[in-house]
Amino acid sequence: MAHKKASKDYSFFENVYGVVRKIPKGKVSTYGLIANYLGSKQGARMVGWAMNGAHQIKPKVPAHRVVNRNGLLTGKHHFETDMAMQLALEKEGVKIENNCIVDLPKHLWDPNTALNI
DNA sequence: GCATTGACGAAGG
DNA sequence: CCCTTCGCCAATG
Repeated sequence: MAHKKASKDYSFFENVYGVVRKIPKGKVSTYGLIANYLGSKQGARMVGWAMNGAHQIKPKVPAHRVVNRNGLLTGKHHFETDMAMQLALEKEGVKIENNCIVDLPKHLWDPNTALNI
């Protein structure tokens, strides 16, 4: 099927949203992995920036499932409340401790693998 | 239209 | 091991 990477027909942001929506419940991914999947391994900043506008688009983009490479909830301040991100994750079975995901590899979802490169 | 910033991350010193 | 610089692309001043 010749579908390796996302097409460039859509903006970088659209691709980001598309990938993030595919993150299963109870799983998390990182900015770097998503950027890497989109072909810009150094474009992690853009993924984060894309999330900044994710709140206003539909269908819903589970931005709370995207954290930095350390599993740190760096984007928590961009939610309605500082605890919203952590609570949403814990509700899905992801344990958080000190703003950091516990046992990240256990919950990590890599689009490069999950979407069958 | 250029400079700065931004939910990041790798590489270099 | 800590700090700085660069790259990524888009939005803002």
